[in-house]
Amino acid sequence: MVQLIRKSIKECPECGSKNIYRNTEKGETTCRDCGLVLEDRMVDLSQEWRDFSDDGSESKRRTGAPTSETQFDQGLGTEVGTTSDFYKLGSDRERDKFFRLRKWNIRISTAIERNLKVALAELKRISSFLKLPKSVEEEAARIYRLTVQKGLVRGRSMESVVAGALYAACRRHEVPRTLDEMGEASGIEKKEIGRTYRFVTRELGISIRPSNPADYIPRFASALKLSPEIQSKAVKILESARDIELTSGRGPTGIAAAALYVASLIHGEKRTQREVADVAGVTEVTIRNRYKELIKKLKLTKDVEKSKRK
DNA sequence: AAGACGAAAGTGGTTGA
DNA sequence: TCAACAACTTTCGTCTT
Repeated sequence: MVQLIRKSIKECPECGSKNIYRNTEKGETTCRDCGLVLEDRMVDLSQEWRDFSDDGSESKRRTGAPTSETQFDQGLGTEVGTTSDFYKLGSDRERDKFFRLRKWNIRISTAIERNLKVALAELKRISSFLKLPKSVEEEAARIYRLTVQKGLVRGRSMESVVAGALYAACRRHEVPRTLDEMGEASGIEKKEIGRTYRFVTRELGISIRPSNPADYIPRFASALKLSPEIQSKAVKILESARDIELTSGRGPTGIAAAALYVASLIHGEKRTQREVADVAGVTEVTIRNRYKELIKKLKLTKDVEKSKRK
């Protein structure tokens, strides 16, 4: 079942170009000529069927029903009998126990439901603030539900767990947002989000590949109003950087920012380190360090020099 | 004056004994 | 559990355009 809820955009309102590029996985639509991000809330058409444990060591795998995870109850709640079952029981002791169990079960499940209701509302709020695709939102909801069911929320605020779940979902879907952005959207400190993110993913056995710097390029480039040529140049730079192991161990946003900075220099659409640093959420110093490594190891110095002289 | 550069000290997280 | 360590940040002074 495939359907688009939004009518598709035919041409760019900015430059009138018909050269529109859709990336359904990332929920991004960009204009190839001016780089404008046109519509980034498309429906993701692919179903997420993977389960959580890629390591296979622990049997934590469980797949959600193909219902919407953002509904607070999928009709899967438990119930301990009803009063009609009561009369089938013999002794007073059994009846006592029956009532106690029933009472507690209702109490617990309603508590969880209430919690989920509030949490999912918050999740939707943040998700729409960050313009995340529906698939990510659902993934985050699934993660949050698991977290609650395992009782891992104890000692943590609901909001931070929601933010952590969203962050994890973003990473899994390779639509990374920075911790800063997540912090701004949720009002939670980024180190708190990072903490819960690590905790939740570890406890749930969710394995997440280290994020690819290239995933950040379209968004950063668009924020800096850089042309698509620069984007692809930056991606090329990132690829060759990865080939010589320059990317491992470093913060992906820093590398992405530096690549973009270098690309902007070479193409004569210069942006200051400050500007690039701001949108990427790193400091100028980090950009400088990455930038130095890049031009040195990739022998781009002459390219940069050349375009400087122009 | 603004941007680029680099040194030095501090922070938070990872790793390995 | 603790200390060493790498990456990143903050701050600040200097150089370049």
